[in-house]
Amino acid sequence: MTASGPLADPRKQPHDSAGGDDFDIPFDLPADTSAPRPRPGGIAARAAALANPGGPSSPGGAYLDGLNPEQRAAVEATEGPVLVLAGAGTGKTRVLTTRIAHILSLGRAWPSQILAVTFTNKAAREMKERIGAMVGEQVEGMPWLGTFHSIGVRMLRRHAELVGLKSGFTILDTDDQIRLLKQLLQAENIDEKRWPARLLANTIDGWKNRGLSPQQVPAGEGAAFANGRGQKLYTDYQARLKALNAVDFGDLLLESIRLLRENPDVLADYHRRFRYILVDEYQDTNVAQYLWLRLLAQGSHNVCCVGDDDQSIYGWRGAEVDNILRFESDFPGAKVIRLERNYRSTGHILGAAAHLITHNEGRLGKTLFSEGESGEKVTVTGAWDSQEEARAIGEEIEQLQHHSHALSQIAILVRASFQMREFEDRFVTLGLNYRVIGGPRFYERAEIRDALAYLRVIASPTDDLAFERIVNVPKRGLGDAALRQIHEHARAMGLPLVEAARQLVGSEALKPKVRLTLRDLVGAFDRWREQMANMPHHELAEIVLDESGYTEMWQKDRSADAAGRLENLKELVRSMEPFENLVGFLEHISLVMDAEGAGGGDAVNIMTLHSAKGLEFDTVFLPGWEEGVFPNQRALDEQGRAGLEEERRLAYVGITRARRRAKVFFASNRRIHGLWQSSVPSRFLDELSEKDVEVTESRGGSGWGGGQSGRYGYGPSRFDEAQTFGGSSYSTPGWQRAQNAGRGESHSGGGGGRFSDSGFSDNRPSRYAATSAARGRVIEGELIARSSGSPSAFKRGDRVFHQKFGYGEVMTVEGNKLTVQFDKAGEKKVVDSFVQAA
DNA sequence: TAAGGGACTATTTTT
DNA sequence: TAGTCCCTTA
Repeated sequence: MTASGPLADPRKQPHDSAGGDDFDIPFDLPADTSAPRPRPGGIAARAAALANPGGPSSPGGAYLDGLNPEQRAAVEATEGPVLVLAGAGTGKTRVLTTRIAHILSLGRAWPSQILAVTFTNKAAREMKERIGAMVGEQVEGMPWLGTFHSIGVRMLRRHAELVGLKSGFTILDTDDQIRLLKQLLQAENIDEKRWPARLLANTIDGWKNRGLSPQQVPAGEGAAFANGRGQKLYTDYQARLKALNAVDFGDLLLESIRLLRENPDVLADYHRRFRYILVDEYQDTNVAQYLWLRLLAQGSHNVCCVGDDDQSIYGWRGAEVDNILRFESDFPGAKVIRLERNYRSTGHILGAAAHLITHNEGRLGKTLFSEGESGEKVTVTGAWDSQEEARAIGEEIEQLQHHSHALSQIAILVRASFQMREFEDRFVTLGLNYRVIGGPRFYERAEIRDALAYLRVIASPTDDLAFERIVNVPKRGLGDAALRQIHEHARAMGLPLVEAARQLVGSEALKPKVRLTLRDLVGAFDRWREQMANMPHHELAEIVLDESGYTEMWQKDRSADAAGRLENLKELVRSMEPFENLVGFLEHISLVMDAEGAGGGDAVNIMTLHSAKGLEFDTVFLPGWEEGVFPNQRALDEQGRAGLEEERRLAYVGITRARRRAKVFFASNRRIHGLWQSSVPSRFLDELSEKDVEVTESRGGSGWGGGQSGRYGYGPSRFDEAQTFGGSSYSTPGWQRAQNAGRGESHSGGGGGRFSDSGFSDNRPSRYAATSAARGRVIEGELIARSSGSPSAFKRGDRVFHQKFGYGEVMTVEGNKLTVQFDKAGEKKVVDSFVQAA
């Protein structure tokens, strides 16, 4: 877990360029450059490039070898706006990095004149590495390669005073943000139950994502929160931030935009500076990011955005697919280059994914193709319940393992993290190595945040939020009452909390005991601050954790995870070493929040579909393809068609992660938040092209079809009967007749059911169904089975028995779907073949 | 002030 | 089911 610590990635010091403007001071060219190098952007350079566009004799031309014609075009179209529509697995990153190498190598710009933006630190790091591999040391001279946010910080630190900040401003994370908002809500006497701080934080974030300042918030929206007080709260919040000399993540962009808009000279500087702008994952940009980019791109117009509208899966946090759809009108004269040659997946995988995504409207349209083999078909497997699903996947993985398949090349991609547990449980039993990717981040852990809060107070005594966090951690008798007093004094005198505390200690206002404790605390902070000057900061951190009693607190804690927390604290201290000083470390922490590291040997990867974007694996398992889970019900309810389309893109992302094998699963029953839900197979299953899909039987499935009923505790069931499972296929005449009998019928799919009525009828015939019999089978090359099979044998009022829900009474009948009022489990929608007459 | 019980609520997540 | 947060009680 610790080999490469999550935080062990020091960056340049944040303030390295804050003082002198390093504009127009070119980074030294590497000594080993072979070709004569014209002055960047000089006429000679342009002429040379025009005369010999990327030809083999162009400087460093070797890196162009091996690009396909489209990729090459994207690399060489350096001038003017370019949109590269790069489908999954078409070499997007390669194009981006090669393009930068190309620009450098032609001498069109110094490294410091290229702005290259990504979304995550990980992506930035990777890009840097890959560029480095091509151009060597030059990459070190690229200060403007980074995330939107880190570049925003860089700009703001240079010009902080222009937007009413001091250069040492702190960056609040979500946690701080929420605590601050809580205070505001309390001050306004707003019921936090009804209007939770988290919701307000989301609302404000949403506004910031759209580039809206408090004054710009549409009146109606501003009024929607807390009976008309949303906008005021936003205004107050911004005022509080300014008072604290702090910004939140949204501000990093919003304030940068303001800076550029209100200061034409600053903007002009950046225009001169950024000769080339490159943007990764353009489909994920939100409005604020778009505005920011557009401002900067007005200088050179050399902006190249790379993205894939089909992989836009962050609409829910403000990403605007529209940005990519509108690129050509936003940047007139834009070249659009499509990368459609897929180098990752086999033909069947690609075919299935491509067919699925055609169900979306509003896309730019790409057709991926590969020249590789068609490989194995995508499999679809039904399981009785989520446990069996996990069991089946576990067994398949063991099979693969026996065939020397590396576990690290296997991924299980789930829609939501509650699905992970089932797999973890199962893999623990099997002794199968796995790792969960995503999870709680290192920096989010309470102990890390506490430790950081101590350090923050030391580094900047005005950091009230940090002080509040740790005044009484560990418990030292400075509870609410004491804190309130400090607060009041601070407000009255206009002081930061630490100062207010210092003054109170010198007065008679506090109870003696409190006063003593507080005096010690303030004294300790003073002492630590002095030590900061003449002691390595990581040693200081250790001292602070010791002397504050924080380490001791966890040592005494006898809960199961206390040891882990102490380990994390050690890791934190270790990770500080490479940094020059405490301030530098804290800056890094506030921006670089991805906790990579933990390579940890050969293990199956379990993660959400979202976090799988950009990754690839030989074998990908996609469990949980059921209506309600995937597509997620809430996405449907809240976003309607747009929500469905985003879910579909997510499915597309999932399938296209697979190089050789994609294996989709659905379960007919799933325990969600402790309650058993029965579910209908996902509509996405029907949207996979039949020629690329094979429906298989659940192999782990003793629950189904293995004839070993009862072994896993469901007791005997009619699904075990040979009639249902006999033979290896369902191509028996009787089965076909049964299926055909149901065709052409429709049933009303609406009606308040849990998985319906979201504006999409689900009464289309489905090739899959949750019925025992209707786990789709291949019949003469066609997958059939319908969720709306023959009319139900049950009628209203019948008493029925269900394996999971127990006894109940049929309330309504729609086709083969029943709404049953169960005696214990409440009202459920179930498919009739899951119940039997009682 | 601090611990323990009851109510409540459950996507996706980066910075 | 399980984790969190708030409120009550000692």
